[in-house]
Amino acid sequence: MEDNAAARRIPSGARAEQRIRDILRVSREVFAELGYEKTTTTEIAQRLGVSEATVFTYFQSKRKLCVRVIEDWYDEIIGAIERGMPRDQSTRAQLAFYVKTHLRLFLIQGTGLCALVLSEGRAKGPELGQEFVPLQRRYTAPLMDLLARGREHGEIRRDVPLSLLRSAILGPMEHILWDAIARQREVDIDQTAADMVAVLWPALQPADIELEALRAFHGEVGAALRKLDQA
Amino acid sequence: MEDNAAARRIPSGARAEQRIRDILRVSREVFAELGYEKTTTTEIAQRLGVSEATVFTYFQSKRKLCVRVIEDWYDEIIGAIERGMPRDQSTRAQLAFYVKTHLRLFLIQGTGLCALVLSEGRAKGPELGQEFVPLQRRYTAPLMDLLARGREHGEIRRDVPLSLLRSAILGPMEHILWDAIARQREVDIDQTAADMVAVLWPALQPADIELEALRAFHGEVGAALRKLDQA
Amino acid sequence: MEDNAAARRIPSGARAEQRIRDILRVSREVFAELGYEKTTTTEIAQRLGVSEATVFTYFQSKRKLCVRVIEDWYDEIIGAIERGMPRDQSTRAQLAFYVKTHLRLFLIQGTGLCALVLSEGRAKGPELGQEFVPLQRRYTAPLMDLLARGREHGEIRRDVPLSLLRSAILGPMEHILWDAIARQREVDIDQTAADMVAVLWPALQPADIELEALRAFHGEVGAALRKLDQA
Amino acid sequence: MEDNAAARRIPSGARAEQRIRDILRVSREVFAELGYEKTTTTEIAQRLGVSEATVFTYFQSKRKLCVRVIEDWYDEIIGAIERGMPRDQSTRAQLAFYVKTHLRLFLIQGTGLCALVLSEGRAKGPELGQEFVPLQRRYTAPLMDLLARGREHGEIRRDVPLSLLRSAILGPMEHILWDAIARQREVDIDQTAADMVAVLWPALQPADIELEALRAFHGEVGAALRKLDQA
DNA sequence: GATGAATGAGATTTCATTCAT
DNA sequence: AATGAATGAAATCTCATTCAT
Repeated sequence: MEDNAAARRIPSGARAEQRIRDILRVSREVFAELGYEKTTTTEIAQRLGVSEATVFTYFQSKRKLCVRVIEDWYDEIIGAIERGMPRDQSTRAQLAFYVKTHLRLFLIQGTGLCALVLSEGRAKGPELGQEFVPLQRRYTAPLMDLLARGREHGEIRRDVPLSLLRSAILGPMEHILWDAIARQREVDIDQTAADMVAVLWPALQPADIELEALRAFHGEVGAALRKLDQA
Repeated sequence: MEDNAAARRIPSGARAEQRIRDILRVSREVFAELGYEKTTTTEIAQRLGVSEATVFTYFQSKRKLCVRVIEDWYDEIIGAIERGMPRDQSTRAQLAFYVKTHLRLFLIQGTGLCALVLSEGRAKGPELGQEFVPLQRRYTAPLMDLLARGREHGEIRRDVPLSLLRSAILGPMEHILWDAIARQREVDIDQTAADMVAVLWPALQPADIELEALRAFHGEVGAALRKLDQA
Repeated sequence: MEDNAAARRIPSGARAEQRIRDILRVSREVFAELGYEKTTTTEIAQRLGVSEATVFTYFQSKRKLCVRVIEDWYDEIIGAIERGMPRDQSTRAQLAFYVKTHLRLFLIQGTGLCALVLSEGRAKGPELGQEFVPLQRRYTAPLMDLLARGREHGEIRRDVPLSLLRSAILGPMEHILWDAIARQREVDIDQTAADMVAVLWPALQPADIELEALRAFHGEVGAALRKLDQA
Repeated sequence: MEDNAAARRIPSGARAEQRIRDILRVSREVFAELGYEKTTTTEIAQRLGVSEATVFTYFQSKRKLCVRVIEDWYDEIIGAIERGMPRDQSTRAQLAFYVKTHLRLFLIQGTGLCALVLSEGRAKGPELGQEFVPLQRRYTAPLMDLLARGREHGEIRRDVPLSLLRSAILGPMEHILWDAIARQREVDIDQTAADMVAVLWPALQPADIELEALRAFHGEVGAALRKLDQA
């Protein structure tokens, strides 16, 4: 937008790259901890042991620094998932991998950064928000692929949109993490991941018409019975 | 703040209450749109067409105004759900009501406010956060009750913690809403609610109520019915 | 100065005068307690149980109200001293009365108001300051008269300016009162007044009335007395 | 204030110290002239020809700036007196030095700062007040020592508390200065100091019983005579 | 390349004062 | 005559950002 302004040169070279890495590392910490607004360039510079001006030598603005932090974080997650995904195993096993990897990566600094994306990604107009759409797409790609492949094998239901299934998987994970943070409780990653898959898997499978009908029948008879008892 | 000086009293009366409602309405809009930090009292006053001082005549601080906005919003949701919950219908029907009501209420300004609660609720110091814990509890109470009752009737699985099931329900809803907002896409509430229940319901079922058992139950109820008819 | 402005009518009548007295009484309390700046019209109105606007019905501004408070307080002190001064007693007795009356009157709300005069009386330019000069003059008049009369009788030294003697009397009193307030210590008025006079009196004496002259005077008066007795 | 965010560090170095000195010099002027409340950071910055933010770069708050101003002023006075006090000379000579030094130092900006200490030192909450108690003690220490030593030599009276004698010395000085300022009159320091000592010295000396009795006798005889004349 | 220092542009909050009712 | 309500005008303080050294 306004990058016509006499474009300050950003240093390059090995030393500069180390600097940039350091700044990003510390910035990620601070942004995750404090959120965008409460984070100050002063704080970042101080934790780094450099002057504020130095930070601005490498990043044009706080905003751009933040965007870069988020991008890098996404890249890490996406990379870890893309590299590790056991494509040759069962769909369920792949889902399990996806869930577990997520929980693990998020639990480190994830919630803070996640909040950052949610809060800042929204924020009036498309200032930041739109910058993340492609990232978000890449980020969910492995999951979408997984589900699409599952559908081909008949393991994943076709009666609802894929995007809804995606939400049914990503949503609970975020929710659990918020909850864990909010209550400052430890999370047993393996156990939680296993539980989540146990819950999610049935949600993804094709509807068993007969089973569902019988379950509904069971529920309704029970309800009718209780109604009668009360009367 | 806690100076010796007497605080000016907040006006009361019919006119004042209308004012308060107006301020709350507009503030809700702005907070939802911009988040806590980016919201300025100037903006709120301008949209209202009054001076900033007027806002401070009715609310002691930006912070308290925000708390009130969130409380009111929670109260609306909680009220709508508590009042409308069809307790005499089947557990599935209750879940459907819960999901649909939520989607409807959230879609108005929900995501913004939701983000508000999440972001501000976190925020290092428990400045705001702790004020919402009881609200959060009341807010999730109907769902937890619903699930607990479902368990008693054997309709809800017992092999994972209730809190995980709660996350499996609330998480996707939030996620869908974020998505809808982020892409600025319209949502067909009825259809989405129906799809969500279709997806979630199987996730909640006890794994051990199997097809055979249900068939047997069906058979017995059918037999009993015929017996009655003959008599 | 700016009183040309459409001169709002200040109510008059018995009721109005009572109101004015009430406002002045409470304002004196508050100003004395909090000082000019920290005093708010809100506080005054609240302690009175009326609206702020009512205060402004009777006094054009906070500033004028404050001036009036100070004037009234001065008037009280001046009145008490003028009325009570034992002009037919010895100069020392008159000084003692002056000191004691002062200490007593100041100790009630005096220090607060005294601070008020000092702080506000100074204050940039002659906004308030000059308004008090005539008061100050009236206020010190009894003391100046006392000293002048003393001089005529040869009881008060003539080698230093009267104004310096005045400062030597008023200064310590204020200082003692500040000290008492600052340390929040009770003051034994009678004892302190007696001590002060014991200290101040020698300071006021003519240096040239020496022991020998007084002895001679004493001798002569004694002789005269005996002569009379014999006759 | 005590947020998690790191505070920006206060610059140090030769240039910074000059800045600090400048800010303190100007602030002293303004505080002395206007008092704490009426002084604005805007005014200080303007007189300095810098932005307000610059002032806050060197002092965390208006309050702390003011405290520092007062401390520095006290330090100057205390230093000048401690260094210059002619301890080997007579008690009267020491008193003379004390009085003269005070008058000189106070006359520059003393009264304003004095008012500052008095007004702010009081002020309901001991916010500022308590910070000055130790200063006040150091400040009066040389005088108290002087008086105590004088007592040992039998030159200072023992019949009244030392604190009262202290007030009898400091009080008049402040009063004279107020007066000088209020009337915007020049003061001849040497003359005034000499006069003050002439007045104060007799006040401090042990009571000469016979002299006092004879003076009292003289006064009473005079009064009786006048009474008779009037009749 | 690094930084010390300065600052412009706000943001929240307070309060004396006014005016229609 | 009393007041409820509104507000203009400030005041303190923060922080991302720039620029000369």
